[in-house]
Amino acid sequence: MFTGWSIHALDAKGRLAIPARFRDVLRDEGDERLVLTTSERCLVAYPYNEWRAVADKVSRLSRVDPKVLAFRRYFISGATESLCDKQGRVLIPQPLRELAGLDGQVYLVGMQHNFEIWDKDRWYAEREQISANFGDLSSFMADLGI
Amino acid sequence: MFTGWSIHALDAKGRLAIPARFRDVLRDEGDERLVLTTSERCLVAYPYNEWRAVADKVSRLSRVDPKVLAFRRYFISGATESLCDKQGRVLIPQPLRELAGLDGQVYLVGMQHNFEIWDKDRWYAEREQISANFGDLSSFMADLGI
DNA sequence: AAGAGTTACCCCACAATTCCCCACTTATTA
DNA sequence: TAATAAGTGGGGAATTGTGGGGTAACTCTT
Repeated sequence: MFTGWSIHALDAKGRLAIPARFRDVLRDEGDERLVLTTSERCLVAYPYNEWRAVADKVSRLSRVDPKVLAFRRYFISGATESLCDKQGRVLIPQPLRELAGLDGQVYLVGMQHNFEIWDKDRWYAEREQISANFGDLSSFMADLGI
Repeated sequence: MFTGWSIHALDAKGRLAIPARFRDVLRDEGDERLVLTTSERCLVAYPYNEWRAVADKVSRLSRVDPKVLAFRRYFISGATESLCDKQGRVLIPQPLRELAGLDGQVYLVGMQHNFEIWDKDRWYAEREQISANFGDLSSFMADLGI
């Protein structure tokens, strides 16, 4: 499981260090490949197999249905397979960097089955946002029996 | 599979570089021909065989049904076969360039079986649009566990 | 039918990016 | 406080992308 936050710097070449404990998770699962994908305001990193399952399902859906196209465009199209270099970094493709507004300080956020990559300011803004709607969340959680 | 985004410049002659990883997909399938077609706000590029499958199906449909005619006009009629030059570029025919509003920065977007070619501003507008109608997509997301 | 202008296609040269190293600094652990 | 691990920075080769010249084909005009 991916848990905890890390702050790392995105270097001038667009590389981002992956925290050792995240890399350990990958190694323990026997496949160090990572897939970077886009989400709304951040990037999401999946272990390769985890992502494969999703991508395979989607690939079998319609090639013309507008809803499927929208979904594919939004969540699938950006997926980029990558490997850590010897120093444990991945190169974030320029368009993904741009989408997620990454520069300078980056937050890596464990989300159990995957982890997210946030620009620092956006990450704090996101938490603000969530906390503004906290009431709704709590009742939602309560419904789930948590 | 075509995945990931690339940003390339459309040069003064209307040529567009195809990312190396997309060209690899074509080469691996043993047929480097590409078919460019029109879609709603962007262009779509198919490997030749993939396109053939679509075009063959449509060719067997009615020659008079207005819906089929409309579909044919919209998605089929603009199809243009083309090959990459030695530098890995294709020439985008001027009418298609115009239709998709391409100039300057162009996004190439992997859509699994094919890839789309977007004007940068339109691409971001499209994402906005999708995210505004997120409700439509929730069924997929639930299905896929995203 | 000939000539001017445009467009497409081939080529080469340069620029930018990516990839693969190695070295240094900062944390962590013993 | 040494020893090991983690994270950062940067050099240099290889790959990828960009710009542009020159010739051939094609269109349009006269």
